[in-house]
This record gives sequence, C-alpha cells and structure tokens, in this order.
Amino acid sequence: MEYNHIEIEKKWQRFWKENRTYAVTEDPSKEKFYVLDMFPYPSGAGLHVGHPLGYIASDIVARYKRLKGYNVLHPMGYDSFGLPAEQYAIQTGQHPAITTEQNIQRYRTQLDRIGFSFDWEREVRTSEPSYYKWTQWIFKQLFNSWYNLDLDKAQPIHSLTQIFEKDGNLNIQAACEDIDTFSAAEWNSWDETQQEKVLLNYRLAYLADSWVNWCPALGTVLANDEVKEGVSERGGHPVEQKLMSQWSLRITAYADRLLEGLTQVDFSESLKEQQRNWIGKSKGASVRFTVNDHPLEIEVFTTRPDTIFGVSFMVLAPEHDYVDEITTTENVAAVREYQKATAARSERERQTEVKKVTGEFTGAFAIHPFSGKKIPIWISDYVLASYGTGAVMAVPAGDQRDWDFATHFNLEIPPIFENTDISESAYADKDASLVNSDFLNGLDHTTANEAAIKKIESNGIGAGKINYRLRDAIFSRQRYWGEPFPVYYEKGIPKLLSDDQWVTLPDVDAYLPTEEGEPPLARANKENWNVFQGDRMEYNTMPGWAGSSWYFLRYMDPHNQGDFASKEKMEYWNQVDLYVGGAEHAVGHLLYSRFWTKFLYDLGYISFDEPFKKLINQGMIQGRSNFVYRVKNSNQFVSFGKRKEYDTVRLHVDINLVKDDILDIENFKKWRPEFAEATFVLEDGRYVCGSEVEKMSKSKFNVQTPDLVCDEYGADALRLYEMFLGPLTDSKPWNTSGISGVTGFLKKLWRLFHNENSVFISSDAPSEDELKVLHRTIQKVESDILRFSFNTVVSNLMIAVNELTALKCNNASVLKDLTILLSPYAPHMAEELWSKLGMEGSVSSQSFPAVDEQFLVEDSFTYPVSFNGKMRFKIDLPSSLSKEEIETEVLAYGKTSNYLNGQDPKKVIVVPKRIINIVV
RNA sequence: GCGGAUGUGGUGGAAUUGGUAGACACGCUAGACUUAGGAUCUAGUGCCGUGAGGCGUGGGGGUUCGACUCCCUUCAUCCGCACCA
Repeated sequence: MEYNHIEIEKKWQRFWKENRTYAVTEDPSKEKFYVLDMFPYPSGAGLHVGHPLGYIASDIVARYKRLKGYNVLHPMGYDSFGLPAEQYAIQTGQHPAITTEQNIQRYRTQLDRIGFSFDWEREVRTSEPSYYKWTQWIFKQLFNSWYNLDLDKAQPIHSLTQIFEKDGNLNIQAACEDIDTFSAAEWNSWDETQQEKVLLNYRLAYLADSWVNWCPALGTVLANDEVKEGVSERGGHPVEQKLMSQWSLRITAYADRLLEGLTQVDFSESLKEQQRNWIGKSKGASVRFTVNDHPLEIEVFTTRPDTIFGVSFMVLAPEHDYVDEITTTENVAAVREYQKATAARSERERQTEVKKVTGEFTGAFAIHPFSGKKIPIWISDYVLASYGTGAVMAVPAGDQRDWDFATHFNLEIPPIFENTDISESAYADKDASLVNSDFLNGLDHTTANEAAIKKIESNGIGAGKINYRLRDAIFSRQRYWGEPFPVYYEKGIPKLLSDDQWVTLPDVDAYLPTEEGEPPLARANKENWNVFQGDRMEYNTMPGWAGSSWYFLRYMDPHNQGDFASKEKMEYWNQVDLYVGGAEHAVGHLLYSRFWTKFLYDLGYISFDEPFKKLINQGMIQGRSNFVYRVKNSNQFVSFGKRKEYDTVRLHVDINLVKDDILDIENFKKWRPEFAEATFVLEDGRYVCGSEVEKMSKSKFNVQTPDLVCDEYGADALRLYEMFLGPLTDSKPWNTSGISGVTGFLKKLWRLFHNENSVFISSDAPSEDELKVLHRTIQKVESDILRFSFNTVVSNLMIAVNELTALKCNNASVLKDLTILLSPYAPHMAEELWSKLGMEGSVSSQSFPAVDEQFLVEDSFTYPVSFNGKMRFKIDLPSSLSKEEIETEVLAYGKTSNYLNGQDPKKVIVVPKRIINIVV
C-alpha cells in the first residue's frame, strides 16, 4: 500500500483542529512544562526552511513531555510591530495593520502545514490593542516606580515622595541621575511642576535629554544593541549622535542583578559572556582632581587606583562640560577646532580610526591629590563622554592608550613598576610591585589597590566604585507602527493617563514625520485620538522590544481583560522551562525581558525573577547558492569549468533553475528578459554552475521554502530531515538531496505495517529479538531527547526500522510502542499508523513506553582485542566471565599467538564489556 | 586586540564517563528486478597498497596499556565585543 503524505497530513491536521487536541488548561494535578519559541516578526517574505528549525525541536520536546504525563504549555504568536510593515506603509499608503494581518495569515498557513502542536487558542500579537494595552500598563508601573538601593528593589514612587516630604533626599539611596540634595522644606515648598521634574530623575521610566543614536535614513533613534559597527542593524544606515528628549528605562539599576542572575540560568556560555560584556561591570575607584586656579574638581573613574602615582596628565572627552571653562585663551582656538572635528565625525569613523592618536592641550593643569604636582589637562576622543565620568587620569606606564598618547605628544611617562621595561609599550600586567609610589611602594597590585582606595577615601577625595558599561535603554521611537505611550503633556511635563485609560494608535494621513520633524503621531488631530488630555499626547512610540519583553507571561492567560495575566495562572505556569531561538537576540530581547521580569517580581506581580530557565540557540540554516559566469560586456555565459579562460562576472542564479549544479538553459532564458538571447559556452554539452554556501536570502535566489518541501516530501519528512541535518545548535547548509534518506525511512516504516495491498499486522507475542530492538531504541531515543540530541534520535529510529525489517517484524505490540516513539518527530504518520493499529483517539494522549532492562542485557559480548592499542581481531565471549577468565580465554585463543611473535605479554588489560588490550 | 565556539571520509554527521574512529544518511561503484521510478532489493565504499600490511579525527609535542576525547603549543574558520579608563 502506498504512503500518501498529502492526504494523511491534511487528514490529521484537520483532526487536531476539530478535536482541539493541543488546547491546554491549568491542571494543578499535573506537573507543568513550558516550552517556548521566540515568536516571529511576520515579514512579507514568509518562512524559509531555516525558521522552523527551532520550532520543530521545541515541538518534539513538547510532544515528548506530553507523552511523559506533563501538562505542556506550548504557544505561538507574533511580534507584529516593526519597521518593514511601516516602510511598506510609507511607500504605498496602506495601513501597516493590513500588511501585518496578511503576513500573519501567510505565516499561519505555513506553520499549520508543518504539524506543530501549538495551542493556537493562546495566540498573542503585540500589535493588537488588547495586548499592547498591557504593555502600556507595564510602562505605567515603570513610570510609577523608583529603585531603592538600600532594599535593592523597585518600589512604588509614592514611597519616595513620602520620604521627600519628611526628610528630603538626604538619606535616600536610589538609582538616579546626579542630583543636588534637597531638604524636606525645599521639597514641600516646590510646586507640582518642580516636584515632577525632580521625580523624573528617580522614575524607572523617565524623560530626559540624552545623547542618542539618531538614524536619519530610518527617521528614528536606535538603542545601542540596534547599532552594529556604527550603522543601523536593520538596513545598515549611518547613525549619528544627537541630543534629544527621549523616554528611557533605568535598566542600569538592575545591572548587578542581571549579571548575578546569569549564574541561575542555563544559557550557553557564549551567550552569558555576551551579556556580561554588555553589562561590563568593572571595579575601581572614583577620584576627584582639583583644577589649578579654578574652583572645579574633575572626577575620574579608574580600575587601577594602585597606579595613581603614575599619573602624568589627564584627558577629558571633547564633549566634557568643563572643557570650555578651563581652556586658556591661548588654547581656545585649537580646542574649539578639535571639538568641532570630533562632532563632525560619525560614530563609524570614530570606530574605524581607532589607531590614530589625536588630542589638544587645554592649557589648564590639575593638581595631583597626593604629590601635589601640576599635571596638564588634555582633551582627546579616545576618552568617551558616555563611559565613566568622561575623564581619565592617564597612567602611561600602565595603560597602552595613555602610553601611545604620551609618546605621541611627548608627555612624561613616570615608571612605577619594578623591573619592567616601558620603553616600547606600557606594562599592563598586574604582576609587578610598585615603585616611585610613596605609601604604595613595594606593594603588589591587589594590596596596593586596597591601600590606595582606603587613602583616597580617608582623604575625602573619592571612593571605591563599581562602574558599568550598560547604559539606560532609550525607549522612544519616532515611528508610527509601535505601541503608543499612555502619556500626555501639560506645560511640558509628561503625565500618565489614569489607571483605566490607555491609548490606541490614532489614524494619520501619512506614516511620515511632520514638516517640523515631529514623529508621525503628531499628524493625528485631536479627534483621531481615543484619549486626549492636556496640551498634547505623546508622539513617540515604543521600541520593538517592548512587546516581546513580557509576551511569555501573556500566553499564560491571553484573554484576561482585567489584568496582564492572573496571578494564579502565572504561579502555575511559572518560568519558561525551555526557550528556543536565535542567538541574535543575545543582548537585546533577552536582557530586556530579564529586566522586566525582575521589575515585575519586585512589585510582587510574579514569584520568579528570571523568565527563562533554559535557553537553546538553534543554528542558522544556510543556503546553497548557484552561480553563472557572464563574459564581461556580453550576453555570453561560460560553464564553471571554463570560466577562467574568459574575463567573467559571477551572478547569482535562481536555484530553482538548477538541478545538481546543471543549469536548465531553457528556463534560464525565460527567467529574465535580458537573458532571452543569451549564448552559452558549455562543457560536456552541459552548463555547470558554481556554488557556495551562504546566508539564505531573497537577493541571493537561494531560498528554500518549507511549503515546497511539504508538497513534495511531506511535513513529517521536513521535520525529520531538519533534525537529521545535525546538532540543533550548529549552523549547517540546506541540501535537498539528503532528504531522500528520511523519505526512504518513512516508506520503510510504512511497509512494516503493510503488505502490498493492505494493513498487515500480527497479534502474536513478540519475539525476544524484536523486544531487544524495541527496548534498546526506547532507551536511546529517550536519553537522546533529554540531551537535545535530536539528530541521533532519528538515526536510532532508522536503525530500529532497519533491524525490524530484517526481522520481518509486523508485531502489533512492538509496532505500537514504536509508533509512540516516532510521534514527536513524525506526528502525522504516527497518528495514521496508530489508527491502523486499531487504536482509538490521538497517539499524543498515550504514554511514552518504559524501558524493560531485561531486554538490554546481552549474554555475550564481542570483544575487540588490541595489541599495543591496535585492534587486531574480535572474540565472542559470554558476558558472565570474570576479568581473569577473559584473560585466560584470550591468551589461549589461536589468533593471539600470531600477534605475540613468541614473546610473553607484558600486561593484559581487560575492561569488561569494553575492550581487551595486550601489551607486548 | 580581547572573549567564545568549531576543525573527523567526496558530503551532512556519529562516537554519553579516555576503551572497536567513521554509526545513520547522502553520494558513488557493481549487480538484481521491473507495469521505466525521484521505486525496491543485494554487495561494496576513510586513504595508500595486487597483497601482507601501513597511515589516518587541522599541524607539532606530551600524559596513558589505550587519546577525536585530557594537557601544552601552533594554524585555520565562524561568531560576539572592541579606544570601557
């Protein structure tokens, strides 16, 4: 009987839908398991075969866990706000919601064909008002909170104002902007506007003028993680620094907890390392240097307070506030010039010209806090305004950049390390003891560091300090297609809407900025807003990562109208047990959702402070591109082997026009009008294309869609093949020719249940051999799933089918268990076979078969016999033999003497059930 | 420059704690069958060699009875960060 994947897959997909097979509800009597995929942005291009890789793996785990009796939450949804739909809207005038809806429909069709066990009744879309209402609600909570460093947690803002009313801010330890102290009397004397301004410095969501990454091409600001190598991650447009009034989230308050939390979660080492680097914690001290003839103090941050006697100059960032004040008249022209030049350079130029040493002397001097020496103050763009205090104490003996600067400008390089050579470069290692360093002389790095900090503190010129690279996250985007803020303005002061009010995206006449450069929402008239208060509404929208920072919670209770999710349901489903997704979200999405989780935990809404217990990054599936070679300035194409005889240009060719690297010339001519008259230089009568493995993308014409694979081979084959390709976490090229291996396996499996015309299953008792195959397979399949080794599970299923075929097994009880083993991987065929076995209902509601150990023991073992570690022959021995008996048997064996050459063996190593090694 | 990961047949890959390197597939070779198919089955397939045998997990060295696996060193590729004081 033929195996017809089209019919079978349609049939069971309909069955699952009609029977709500994968719908799940909270059930306290069952242990829960939460398997989550990173939800996709529904792009216009649809899914290619790389996208489902992670979904298939997580689906297998979800199905396996169900068979093991867990109550499994396995939802899917869409991260449906985003730039592409908006860009399309700008070009065509079509509302992005329409484009988004169409794309979602396409995604859904594609996903449904692959046979996932998602509970679609829990679908969420970040662009749905019923969803982003709660994103706004979380923003309100952030706005209404401050971070109490004494308790190391976020607290409602009213607890702060109560303290202000009683004591001012004198005793407050808060994560906030640099702010002058004020008394209770002062606080109480201020009007509301003044109080609000002060409070903004404490709120976890705050409006402030900040230096932002402005991308003119996209017309919006970008967060640091959205900028790669000085250009925008999306589109690769230039990015410049601009001072703008923006909403920010005070993620820096959580820097240490985000770092600490990494020890609690099971993420890959490289991912944790990326987050650690991003947070960039460094320990050191802040020290204040007084400026000669000025009432100013310059604060610096250093990780090497032990090297303070090596300071021979100071460097400020060109943007530093004090530069204008301290620069002397003789130097002011050159300094201005330098500042201008720095400002004109883009972020990218600054990054690429790292090696060039530039700077200007301000003419001013600082006073060394211990030696009292006058040290010159310079400016240079190697000091970043955005890190630390924007100023450094330069220690050329110990820091290469300072050394380069000193050497370039002929500044002093005082030696402070014993027995080190600093004539060629700085000595940055921490293993030398100090000299020329007053009270630090003779001390090693660690001791000196402590001593220096102590002295700095006792002299009142600074303190030990921890610094972070992490910046607060800019939370405004000057775009249309994102969450609007629940904020209005009154006299320039931002105010929250009341608890029961929230904003829906207003209609606008165009999705572009206004002529005054205001964001698109500024185009909305008063009547376009569902809520309008104060002088105006907030025109910015939230960034793409807002909705994705908490979506895993909404899945737990997606239809809740009165709450972002009910406390009981969140308590039941709790953390995500397994999260599968791409590594590109390492520092963006994952850091933000960890931050929001900790925040919601602080306010008592949830009982866990890490969202994802375990995370797996699936590898990328690369495409295999094909190329044709066109002779320059002609319409002649040369076959791969002869291309070097001509001056050619390599062009991507659609892989659908190529089979086994041979070009379909007729269809190639029809592909594009300019190729209609093309001529070809062939080899062996054929046109051979070149090939290369590269990223799958439309522009490279190498995209493989899952739809096509499902049409030709079926969803089960697609699922099996994606897993069979290799370890989940590895990147690997997609190669369609290998898929015949898994279809062969499915057909072979099908034949176990059928003869030529019909189902052919025996109800006899299974044989010992059949049971051995079965139980060995159960054991292998289960242990491999548990270590996420999905490719070897497929191999083991293949081995089982090969062996059962050899045994001519058509035994119902063996095949029943085999079908359950198969069902997470090839659910459609498993359902079909399950019903052919005469069983009722869905195979997914069965129990995973248990291993019976008695079928795993073998009564004999084939020992490989090695001489000096080289395997020479094998010998079959009963498993029951002791080491000594095995040794006797082997030495008495005929072949052994051949390899001994008459010598006595020096030593015989016997590892039972492993190996015998004879040392000669 | 710093950090992380990875190097195994013609190809994708396997080898759970150091114990038969190359499972399972693709591809290839030869054959069988045939209602000619992208079907099925049989045998073979790491490299060199007719053979016995030798060599083999990027290279070099080491530990061990025994190393893809552990240690040192070196090279290559990919990814991330990059003037972070």
